[in-house]
Amino acid sequence: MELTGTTKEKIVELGRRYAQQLGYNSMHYSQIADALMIKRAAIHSYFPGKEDLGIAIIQKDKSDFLTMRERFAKSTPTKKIDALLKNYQQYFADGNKLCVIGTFGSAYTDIPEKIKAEAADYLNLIADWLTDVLQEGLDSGEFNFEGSPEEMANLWIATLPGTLQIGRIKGEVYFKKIQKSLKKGLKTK
Amino acid sequence: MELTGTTKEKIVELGRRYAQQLGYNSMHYSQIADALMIKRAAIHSYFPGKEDLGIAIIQKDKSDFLTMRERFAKSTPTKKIDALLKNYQQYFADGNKLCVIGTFGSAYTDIPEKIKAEAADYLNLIADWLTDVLQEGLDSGEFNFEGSPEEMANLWIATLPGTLQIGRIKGEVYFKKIQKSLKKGLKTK
DNA sequence: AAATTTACTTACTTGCAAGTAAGTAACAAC
DNA sequence: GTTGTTACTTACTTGCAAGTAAGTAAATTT
Repeated sequence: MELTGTTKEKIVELGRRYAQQLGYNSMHYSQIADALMIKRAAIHSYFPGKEDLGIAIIQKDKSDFLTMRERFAKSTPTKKIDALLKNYQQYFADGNKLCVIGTFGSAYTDIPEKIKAEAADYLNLIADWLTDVLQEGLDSGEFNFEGSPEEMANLWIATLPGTLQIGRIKGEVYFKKIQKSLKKGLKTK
Repeated sequence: MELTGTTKEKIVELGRRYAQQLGYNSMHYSQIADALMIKRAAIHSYFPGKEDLGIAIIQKDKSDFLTMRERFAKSTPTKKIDALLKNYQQYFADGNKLCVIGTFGSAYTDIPEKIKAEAADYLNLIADWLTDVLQEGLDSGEFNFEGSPEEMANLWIATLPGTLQIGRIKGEVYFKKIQKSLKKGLKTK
């Protein structure tokens, strides 16, 4: 993936990458510093504590999500869902990453309150969007599943991070199978 | 929960508890030692390296799963599914734990190969069992979902760990909602 | 009752990661 | 041309967790 912009932006990008790959607590300033060929202390001057970086990572991911949301605002629900699934395929293919929500969900009992709040806020945003997309798909007739859009969105919100976790253990073929089944579940009647 | 048996058994039990709660890498010998009111070095005499304890944790969980499987061998598929879901409710209620598979899935990129193999083996066992249960439910007419038992099992295998991750962030009400939707999906026609 | 084993403890080393204080080189502003 | 600011580096402290070597006290075996 691209690694552009200011040093500060690169730090966030790499921090996110390592956090998704290794877990928030196993992501270290030294890894980021080495990758950028600068000294660890330089990162502390941008993000004094790891909590600051953690928050920046979530905010960056949220910002990327919002960009995606706008980009697909006028697309069909199917296209939106495909874009979402593609994101997850990329996480998986690009270093067995978890999604940011899954990353901080996994570490949730071991992170500062501020990060928890930031993650919760971000997750609500995604869940609301997904619910809207599913509703839209029902309205347009593209989807026709049992139950409400909220219920289906809830399931997806849990399943998506789960696919990455399980995909790590079971491998790519299995990962893709789950995604396929998941998508199939939008048209069951 | 109970904490009985030999010191070695208690170490595994507590290790599992802390690993599920905090993550494998944030589970420390010192926590276990303190809880048992012994010194950390004593744990090293039972489990020289953390890898040894990690493997023992998975094997214990697998053994508990096999016990459960036998206990419900002659129950209806619905009872089996309920038992499974109840396990997850307990994980959630008892300290926001992840399941053991989710725990090691989250830490997967950061653990020794031996632990990965052990986790993969255990996951296959669960997935096969779940597929059988779903097939059994279709045969008996208790369930009637779209797609094959394998497909449905794949979805469940991803969703179950996901519910715990997401439940941490969204809270118990949401966690229970997802479980409900999930179960509902077994009877859609 | 001597020898061995069990179940630990004491005391130590090593290594790593976070965090901080102080310094510097380059460039920009006035 | 001095003053300040930006973008770092050097060098340090602190704290924690893993791992190990050696010791000990009580129970068990012979």
